[in-house]
Amino acid sequence: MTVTIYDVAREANVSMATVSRVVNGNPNVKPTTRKKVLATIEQLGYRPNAVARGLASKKTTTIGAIIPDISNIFFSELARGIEDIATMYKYNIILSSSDQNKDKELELINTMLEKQVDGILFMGGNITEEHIHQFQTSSVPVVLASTYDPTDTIPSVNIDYELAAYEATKSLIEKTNKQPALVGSESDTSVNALKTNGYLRALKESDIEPNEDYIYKGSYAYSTGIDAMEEFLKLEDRPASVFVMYDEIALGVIHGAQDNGLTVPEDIEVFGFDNIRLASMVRPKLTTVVQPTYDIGAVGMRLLTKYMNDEEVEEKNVVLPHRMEFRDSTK
Amino acid sequence: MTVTIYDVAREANVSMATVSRVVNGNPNVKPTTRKKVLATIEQLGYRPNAVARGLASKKTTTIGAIIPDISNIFFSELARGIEDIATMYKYNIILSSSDQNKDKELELINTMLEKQVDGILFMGGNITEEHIHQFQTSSVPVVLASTYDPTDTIPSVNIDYELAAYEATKSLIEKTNKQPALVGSESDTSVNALKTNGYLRALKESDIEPNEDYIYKGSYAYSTGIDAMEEFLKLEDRPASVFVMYDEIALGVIHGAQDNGLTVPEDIEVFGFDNIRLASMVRPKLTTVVQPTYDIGAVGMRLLTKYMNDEEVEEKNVVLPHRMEFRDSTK
DNA sequence: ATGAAAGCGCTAACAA
DNA sequence: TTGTTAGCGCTTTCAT
Repeated sequence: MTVTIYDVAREANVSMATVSRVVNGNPNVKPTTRKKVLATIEQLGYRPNAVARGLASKKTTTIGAIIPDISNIFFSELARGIEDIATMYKYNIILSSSDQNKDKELELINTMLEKQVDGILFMGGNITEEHIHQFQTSSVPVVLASTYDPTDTIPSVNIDYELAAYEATKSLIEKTNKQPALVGSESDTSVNALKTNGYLRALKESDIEPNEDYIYKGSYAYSTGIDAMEEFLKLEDRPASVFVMYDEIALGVIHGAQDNGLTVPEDIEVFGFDNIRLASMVRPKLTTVVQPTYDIGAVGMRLLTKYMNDEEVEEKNVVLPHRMEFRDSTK
Repeated sequence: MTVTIYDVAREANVSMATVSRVVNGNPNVKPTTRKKVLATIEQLGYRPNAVARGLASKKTTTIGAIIPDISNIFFSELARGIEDIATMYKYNIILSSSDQNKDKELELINTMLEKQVDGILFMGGNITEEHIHQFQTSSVPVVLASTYDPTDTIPSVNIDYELAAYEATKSLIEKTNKQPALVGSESDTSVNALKTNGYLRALKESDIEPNEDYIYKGSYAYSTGIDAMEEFLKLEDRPASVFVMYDEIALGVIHGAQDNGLTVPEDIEVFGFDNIRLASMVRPKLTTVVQPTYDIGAVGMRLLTKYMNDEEVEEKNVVLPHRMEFRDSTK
């Protein structure tokens, strides 16, 4: 029923090895026979079976990407960066969302390894020893993207989250000389912890004793911003500014303020993080830490190709630059 | 180096057939031997090779998803719907963005077929005869999601785009008795054409002769909304309302209006389409056509599993319900 | 309940 | 330049 390399060989009066050669662009084929083979391939509608090829060659030209949530605008942007470079290098991607659930992450890694992917790009929450063990015993290279491995064992692409948070907080302190509030997600994931650290370091440097009432941790959702604002407004001395760990939450903070009659940035300043597209789609436009999201994916994928091809890599843990983009949500 | 089924068989003193049986949960294995095999699998750290399995069984438990752009918030939501159901049925997904480029779409289909996916979920722009031909000659089932096939040949999951656009336009006309402007993307893709048709039908029904100045077509981007508004403001008689084919563009329209000193909805009403998450993250909140994005993906994937398992399908072309959500961008 | 053996469709030495 | 021949690791009859 389905046409195999053998059918083509017979029909073209050559051996299957020759057919394989022309399919794989091996130069050691006489132009005449190449033409002949190509013609019968066309005629028979032959389509090489990548699974058989994968079994014989031990290469699938497929990589696995494990991502917290593909419907999250930050990660889908990152995924696009991965994909574009993967396409460039002729790789396909098996994409799976983990919801940052450890068991699911581990299981996904296992599944991808079973499927014989040539490499894995991992984006996740907390990197545990178990993760590192899996990665180290993996038969194929693994690269982390926007995911912090405290031991720096696994190759990775990140920005300096601690520093970025420090700088943002610092800039807020300079203007108000008061403690900016902190809104974000639970610090059980390393990146969140880094941001919190940066925030705390900035406070400490200005001799500000952290007021716990000014720190609100929730989920990654927009609603966390709304909720945080509700809490802050109950305080008799509400914060003059807020540093938010994620833009989407920052939008919630802005709207939470506006919906309660406050004006941003006059009554309260808001500083976000990530620079997702929405940051410029809100009024006032969001001041935020610009993270090269697409590039993190792209560079991560490029790094992975280097490992897969046994190329020399000069920098195992890549740190991409970030910057602050001051827009209208801060004075 | 890598542990194979043969190693396990030897170590457990059984045949590889038996190992295969326990791995695949075949009940015809004595509990004792099953236990023994399981133990040596654990001990040896055996991991079944899905590629070899795929070659032998002609099933890869992998499906291909072709999507216009994974970084687009609408499609990433849709993708999540696909993924959740796929996971439920133990399928992995090879995900690729096509940018609605016909050649890329066709090439992607071919690549996925080479990789022996068990089925394809296709989201795209214009479905041409060439597409249909490819789908029909495909060895595996294909389902379209949020993609209109004028011939209704290929199984699909959609909403009634024409009707939805008609209703939205109608509701705008009722309030102003004037022609609402139309902002959207080029109508070379079928879904866009359907929306345009619905808009035009509503005008016709109210005996409104379409004024071409009130129709602006650009890209899918936010900036299209900004640009459209610039154009409308040059008109001496600017529109009192706008029907926008995509929410993201609608946000651009709102901001384009606001940035020029207009108030929404007082000075101009805006009606969007899709109900992406951002719709509620803007002020005023966007009135829009609610499309069950996630469900389109989920139902599409479910439909695909039915075809892959040769189950009975009662409805080849599924039309999901839509509704209008009136928020604050309309009076 | 278990084993033997023949493929699945291809790549990659090795010969010629 | 071309062909021959082993596998790649597994599933799946068919026996036993």
